[in-house]
Amino acid sequence: MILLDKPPLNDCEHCPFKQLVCEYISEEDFQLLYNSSVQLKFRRGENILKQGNRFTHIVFSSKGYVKLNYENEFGKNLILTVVDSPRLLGGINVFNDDTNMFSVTAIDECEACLIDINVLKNMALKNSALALRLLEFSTSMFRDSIINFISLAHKHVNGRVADILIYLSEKIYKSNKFILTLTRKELSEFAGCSQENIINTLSRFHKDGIICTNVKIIEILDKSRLAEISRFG
Amino acid sequence: MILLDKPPLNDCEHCPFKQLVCEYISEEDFQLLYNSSVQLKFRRGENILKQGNRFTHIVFSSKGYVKLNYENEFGKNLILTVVDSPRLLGGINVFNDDTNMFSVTAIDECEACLIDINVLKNMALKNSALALRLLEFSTSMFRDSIINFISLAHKHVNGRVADILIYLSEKIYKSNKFILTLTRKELSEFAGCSQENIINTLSRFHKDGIICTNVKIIEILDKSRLAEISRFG
DNA sequence: CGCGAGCTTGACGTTGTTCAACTAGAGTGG
DNA sequence: CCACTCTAGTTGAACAACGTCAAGCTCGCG
Repeated sequence: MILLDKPPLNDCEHCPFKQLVCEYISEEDFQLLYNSSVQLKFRRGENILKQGNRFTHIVFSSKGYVKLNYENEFGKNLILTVVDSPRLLGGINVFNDDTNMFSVTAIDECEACLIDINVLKNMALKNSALALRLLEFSTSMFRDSIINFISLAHKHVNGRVADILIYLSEKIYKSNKFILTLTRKELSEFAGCSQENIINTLSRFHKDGIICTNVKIIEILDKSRLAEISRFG
Repeated sequence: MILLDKPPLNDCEHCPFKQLVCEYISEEDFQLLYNSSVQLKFRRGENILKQGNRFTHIVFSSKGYVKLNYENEFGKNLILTVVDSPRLLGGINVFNDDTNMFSVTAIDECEACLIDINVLKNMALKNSALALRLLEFSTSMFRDSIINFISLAHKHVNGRVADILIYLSEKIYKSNKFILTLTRKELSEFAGCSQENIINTLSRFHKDGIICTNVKIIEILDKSRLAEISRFG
């Protein structure tokens, strides 16, 4: 984790957080947020938010991919979802609870802007348009988690892996051919199965001509067949 | 589903929705909400909100138990969570999307108050304290879903059933002995397994003296052992 | 060159699903 | 009052899915 030099205030004009979330706040208020914020850079594997910690900052990720992961008492990990930038993280429970339900970890080189939660909260209390904007933003990835939740609950590993591949291709890497920034172990934590099962499933898909894998490079060859596997579980 | 006579306005003084959610709105505004609302009674099995429908109303359940269930394209059901009253339903995506991600179904005799979403939304846009209150309320059950999600993802059926029994006993029926308002089929949709598996697991717990079951009556005899099964999955 | 992390494969036992048969209780109509 | 039927619950056996373990592979890096 590296503390970056804060970009000059007028650089923020191009920032989606400024453009979208702060659409309805005054320049003066934005200046306040700017002053309370820190710019950070994370390497792959570094925790951006740590499960169980009190949160003092809301995170706006401007670059890179992150995973939302939950660790149980035996150190077993589960990935709730993977998201790209820009995104508002720290999420759904910002105004509800004061500890992180799960960790947010970089799976890529990431840059993020940490904004003091109290400054933002006070602003939202005076500005309902901002409050609703924050609500919209912080819940978008909740939908993704629910989709994965449903997939886990009543599909076999074939269907779950198909779901994950489609999700990564469409929503995260935005291409049929992508360089995976997750390990096989992490994929297994996403699909809720063993690493070996992931590997076997991927190589089965490869043999059947549905995808083409070369360790980190994955190309989806037959999307309609993948969608069918997803449907039939 | 039966349309009830609307209780007189001053009955609402005792209503938790009025007391908690509407703490910061004027009598005048509350009158507006009151006028846009409908009182309904539901029998077991009746849909309160239907997955895929546009939502026009937010639901405040005042009495009874409900399940949040998701139906996939092959008619296979999954119960995301079960909650008691009073509760704000229709939930997390109220301001994000305009269709229900899942159904809400009565598993008991239920009474609910349906409030016009546009009236409430406009009010929240002018009143940020209300907006934040709504956010808090509508996200509380999201936490429960996540807990179940995690349980499903890396526990075997034994652990999941233990989780569900503890959850129902502590959060829903609020007693070690309760009359189950879910069928075995519904329990299996909650645990993400087959009905037979639920039955076998329950009778195994019964034989081991952990619980005592007589079809609909369930008593938890050895909670610490149940908690242990939950932990070791 | 050798080490280690991540990846891959196959064998084997466990867990869970499916199917078919059976039981118990509630409701219905002669 | 007794079939009849319908629904929910239960049991066991056969079979498929999945996890675990052990062994070996590959590639990047010191």
